[in-house]
Amino acid sequence: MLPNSLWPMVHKLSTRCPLGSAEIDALLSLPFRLMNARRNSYFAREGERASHCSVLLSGYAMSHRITGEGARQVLSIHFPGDLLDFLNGKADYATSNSEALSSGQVAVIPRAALVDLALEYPWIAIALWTDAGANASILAEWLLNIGRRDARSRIAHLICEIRTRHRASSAPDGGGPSWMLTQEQLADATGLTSVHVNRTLQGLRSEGLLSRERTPQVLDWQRLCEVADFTPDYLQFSELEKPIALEAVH
Amino acid sequence: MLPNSLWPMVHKLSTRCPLGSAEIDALLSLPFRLMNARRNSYFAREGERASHCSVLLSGYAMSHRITGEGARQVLSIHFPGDLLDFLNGKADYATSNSEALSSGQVAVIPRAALVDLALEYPWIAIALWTDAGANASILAEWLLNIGRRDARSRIAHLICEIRTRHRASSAPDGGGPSWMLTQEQLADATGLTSVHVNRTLQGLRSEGLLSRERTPQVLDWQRLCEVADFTPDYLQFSELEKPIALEAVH
DNA sequence: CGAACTTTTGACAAGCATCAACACGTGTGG
DNA sequence: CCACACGTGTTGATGCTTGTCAAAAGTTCG
Repeated sequence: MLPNSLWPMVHKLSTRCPLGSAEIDALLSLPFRLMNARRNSYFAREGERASHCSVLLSGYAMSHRITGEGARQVLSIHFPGDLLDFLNGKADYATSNSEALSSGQVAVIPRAALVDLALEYPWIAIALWTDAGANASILAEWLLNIGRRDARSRIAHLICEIRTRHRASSAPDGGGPSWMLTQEQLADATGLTSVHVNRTLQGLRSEGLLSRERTPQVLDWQRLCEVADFTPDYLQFSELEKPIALEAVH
Repeated sequence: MLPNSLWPMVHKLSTRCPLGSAEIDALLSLPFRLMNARRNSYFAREGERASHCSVLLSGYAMSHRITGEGARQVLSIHFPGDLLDFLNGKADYATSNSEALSSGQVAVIPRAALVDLALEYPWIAIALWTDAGANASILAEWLLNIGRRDARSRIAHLICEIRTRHRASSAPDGGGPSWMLTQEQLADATGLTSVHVNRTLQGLRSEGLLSRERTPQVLDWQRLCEVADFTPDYLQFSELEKPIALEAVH
């Protein structure tokens, strides 16, 4: 198990650009330290020294930042295979917090080792660059979502994104359940309050879009997508992943 | 003039990671086509085929996206030296619009040429990766700003960011004036309406933070930063640029 | 079986949006 | 050189969306 732990990262990066077996072997032999995380434990804190890169191997995570007044904004949700520190650039200090949403595992890789690898295998560097662009594209969609859509659409949009990414994830259902956010986290991800999220969610349920369970199922995917103004292009899936994401089956 | 047109990009990338003269020469000899742009002209439109990378050489630009309901969200402001397509990842189609905020020039570079260069000079690839991370970090701060700060702080924050980036820009004052947004654009960048931006701006003026001119001057930088909850770390300036950004002189 | 989360509900307040009109400045063409 | 049109900034009246505060009900887990 240990030798192949990094496979989710390889899978992820090879959706960003095609990698040869040399690159894959090199990635898999990267030095790393395994960390088990419980829900709510932190992988990194804003301002902390960041000499490593973390790769999420299983479970879910999020990154967030806090304003001077103490309000929290969730910046991204992470699935298995994701690099957790894509916001840091070359900064020596983490610019956001990253926290586990469920129990799971991360591989902690020395940043220098990854840079060395990128220098030796330029395609890996390109893949990392491309991956950073894809992540930025998701951030941009979140910005559009929060800046210009109302509560109902915002929440529906996030639900659509999470469901789509969950289905396309390297570990279909192996990563965990498809509903991993509390209403408060949903609120912090959409720029709303948890009270308003609760009421809006009830609205979506009574429209028949979501089930009434505690962790709702999507009952009407197509209408939910319409409400959400959701088009998965910004997720920049490769051709292989796309059909899974686009099919309208519930 | 032609041979050195790409200098602003070189300047930018070498703040991302130190480049040797071989890399710099390679970058400067990249093939490109010069384009003059007038205010409000588009460099790229969402969904359009994107086989090139554009570098902003002078003037200002922004990128934005539109919801299905027609609402516009500004995603980023660009200064000379910025790569304009950082959101695209490997996608063949542009995921956002980019539009000139003032008259200016861009260099249009075939994407393939840039990738080839990155393959040949791995440090360039690293610089591009790092640059993408820094851009994502700015997007993340915008998300925090729009998601979790009120109108007054949001607007103040954007003003602080623009002023700081303007001062650190490769062409100090050569790029243009330090106030390049209409109130409507400011609104689309902060997730507000132009009416509310107008009123909030008047509030900031009557507090003595901004001058009453049509394109206001910052009168009290320090208090503006406090109101804005502004800390420039997320801009990920290199050490060279930092002092300019941090000094509290008006 | 109790403690700590999480979800739900209600009453109320506030921030921001909406709509519509008007003022101002700037550039353009007659 | 004046007139006009267009983009931008300003103002007012009004109302809806969302936030705030507080408490209760439900859930999970040790």
